[in-house]
Amino acid sequence: MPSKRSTKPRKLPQQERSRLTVEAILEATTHILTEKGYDKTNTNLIAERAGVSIGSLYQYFPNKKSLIVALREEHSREIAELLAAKFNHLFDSPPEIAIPELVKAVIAVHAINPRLHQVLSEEIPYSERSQQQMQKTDEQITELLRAYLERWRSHLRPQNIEMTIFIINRTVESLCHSAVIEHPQFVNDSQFEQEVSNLLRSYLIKKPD
Amino acid sequence: MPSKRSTKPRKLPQQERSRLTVEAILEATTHILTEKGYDKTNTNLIAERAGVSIGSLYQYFPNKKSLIVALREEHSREIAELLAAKFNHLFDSPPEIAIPELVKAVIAVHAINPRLHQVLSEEIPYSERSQQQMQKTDEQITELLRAYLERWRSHLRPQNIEMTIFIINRTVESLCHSAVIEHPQFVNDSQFEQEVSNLLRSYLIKKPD
DNA sequence: TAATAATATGAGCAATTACTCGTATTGACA
DNA sequence: TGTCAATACGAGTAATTGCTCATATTATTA
Repeated sequence: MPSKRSTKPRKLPQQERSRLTVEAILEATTHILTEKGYDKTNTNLIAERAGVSIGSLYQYFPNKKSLIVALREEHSREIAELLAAKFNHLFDSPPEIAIPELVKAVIAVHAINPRLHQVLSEEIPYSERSQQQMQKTDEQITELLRAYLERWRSHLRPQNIEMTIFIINRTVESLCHSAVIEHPQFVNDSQFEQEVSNLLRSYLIKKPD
Repeated sequence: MPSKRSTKPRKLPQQERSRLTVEAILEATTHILTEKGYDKTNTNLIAERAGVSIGSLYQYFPNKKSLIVALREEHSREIAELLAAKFNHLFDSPPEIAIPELVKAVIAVHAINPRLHQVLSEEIPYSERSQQQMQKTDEQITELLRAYLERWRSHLRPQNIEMTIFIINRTVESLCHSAVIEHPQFVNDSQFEQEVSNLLRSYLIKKPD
């Protein structure tokens, strides 16, 4: 069980059939992971479920962790892309408008595969590469937030932008995350969406005095 | 590697020396866990670090998970007790006063052993018993919050108390958790404390209109 | 002090599992 | 059609590790 190996892909698929193999492996990883949890997931099982030999698995993934890393990267990319699109669209909209839209979007992302999201974030020891990846995504989101907050600075009460970014980032992330797992009924509850928006609005928006 | 065993203690220590043994084992578990992370922690190593034979370890802990469960229980109990004391003390204080006090307390709890807290919450697959335990603690905290929110209901804006409990509970928990890990400098930064308090205050407290 | 209960020991077993490698098959391309 | 590269295969290995059990030591009690 060596542990300090690179988690970069060993070999890139070039033909169509191997692309399908890689896809099947990742699908199987997702399935087993969400079904059984991390500690009952093993590479032989993944290969079997993917309908692929264990040897093939190790042609494209140098070790077990690299499977997780691949899933996390996929996941991070999706989130970052979605948020980038939203911010791009909402950049010139005032916080009153933008906040509920963003909250709605984040809830939707978390609702796609809550169980996978839960396992990835709560059950799996972070490898270095995976942490780097998370950090990269986090920085992207931070940049988006910073740009927006600076654009609307004069409307906002908190002045320490770095701290504000941290606070709202973590708050929204954790509320949406916990909600889809602990209170699935909140996902389509507009009141929840509204309350989270209220939380942010009342904190961020400067009141006339 | 059987996995569906009870995680209840196998045998309760009766003499002083075995109490010390149990203590040493838990101390060692904490140490190894925070030092090496979950996936490099094994029971043989724990026993060695505790200066105790592996056989002794299994006299008091029926399996590896029960070690984690014991640590989580300890941790949960500490937090619940501290919050209970705080709420008891602050029950008749208005939110303006109580919120910053509570925030400060939660930060302090998280600052005790951030690394352990991180490993316990981010790296370890939850067992059933451990989940039950967490849930029990969560319910205790929920009760404290509910009592307080109802006591001050007329001063508060949100009317859906259950949802409010969920929101502020998760918000404070996650902000304090992330802060001690990602921004240790926040721990003694009164501005951070203040901003988290502001977040709650502006959300919770009814404004005169 | 003898008998019994509590506690401690650690060699080693049994099971799991990440991963290798020699071989077979399939596709590209001349 | 022949050659070579890409891909697939899967039995087997090596290492880890959770845990047992037969035995030894220490405390308690009658």
